[in-house]
Amino acid sequence: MADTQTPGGQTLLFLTDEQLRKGIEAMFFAYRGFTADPDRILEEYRLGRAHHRALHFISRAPGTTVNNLLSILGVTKQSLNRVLRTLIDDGLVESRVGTRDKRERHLFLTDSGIALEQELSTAQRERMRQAYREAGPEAVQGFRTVLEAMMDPELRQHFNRGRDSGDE
Amino acid sequence: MADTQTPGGQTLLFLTDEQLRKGIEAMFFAYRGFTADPDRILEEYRLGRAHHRALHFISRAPGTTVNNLLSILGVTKQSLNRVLRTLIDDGLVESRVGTRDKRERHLFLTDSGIALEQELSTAQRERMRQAYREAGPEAVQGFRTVLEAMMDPELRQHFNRGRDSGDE
DNA sequence: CTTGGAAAGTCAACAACACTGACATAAAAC
DNA sequence: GTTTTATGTCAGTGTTGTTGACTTTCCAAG
Repeated sequence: MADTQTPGGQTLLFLTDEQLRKGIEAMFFAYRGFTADPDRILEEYRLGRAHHRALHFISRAPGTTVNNLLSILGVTKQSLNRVLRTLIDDGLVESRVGTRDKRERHLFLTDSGIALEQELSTAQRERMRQAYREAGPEAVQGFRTVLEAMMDPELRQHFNRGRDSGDE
Repeated sequence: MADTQTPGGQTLLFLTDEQLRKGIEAMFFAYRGFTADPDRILEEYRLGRAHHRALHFISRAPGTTVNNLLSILGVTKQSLNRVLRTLIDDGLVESRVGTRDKRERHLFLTDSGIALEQELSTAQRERMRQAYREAGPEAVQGFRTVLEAMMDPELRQHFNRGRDSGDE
């Protein structure tokens, strides 16, 4: 990777369009691999990727409100509602009316919801673990750093809110 | 990052579910950022992400056949056909009957196709460049390594076929 | 205490883009 | 000359996004 030090000590990167394009394609192909395993499982349950995302974030923050989920997922409430409706009808998610504010719905996974989320999550984690193993520890650190730098600032907040239990 | 050396010299990584889940979320949020800029541009042209992907790979390999594009993009011919027809009708892509094999159609960008692809590509490259700059050279290397390890083997072939002009 | 606006969620209709299945045409391969 | 391959098309379906219109609930200003 071409880089030099300026007199001031700052590292400059000279990136050709070709190198950047390669990174773009890597994102494209990798994302396909990233979603492939869960997609296969979801098919059996007649659910889609949107359901997976909802399950994931509800699992991570049980009791979260619809509104909070909306801002994380970045879709319209109508779109999310259809997804939640399916999950609730399928008995995977439970929606409890808020006690403090009755307009809010707090979302929880049911036992079967937890089971499915685990199944999906495990498949995806195994892919990730495999990739991490193959690439090595320094690569993993770089991977995470670049991904974070690629996020919109608002999404980065969401990302950093669900705090890491400190491995770095 | 926790890692140790085995007596044999192999590096082992001990990855918690939490660390892996964090990587999963990073992919999710980063991919959103990754597509955000092109999506905005595409909206003005009333095109979608599928059109962008087609433009990208035609630009990358001018004269490519429909079949080749199909295997890269991993969609059905019916799906790709709808996209290509729009692009051809909009005068962005030209389809030429093959000379050696007249069953094949070779795909090329028109001048306006090249212009749009450039516009999209530039926006996406700028995001990537920004992220690379922010993360630094070692991070970029790791980023690419992990992404490649995450791909399905078949897709990895496609990725490596469009060869890099040697920066590593 | 009432009223009016904001917030949360729901219902209906529509669009983009993926899918399957069936079929047509032309050219190449055997 | 039959089969296979490459491409295109038509019809139908599903997921996931969109907007617009609506109800219920909450809260705060009068």
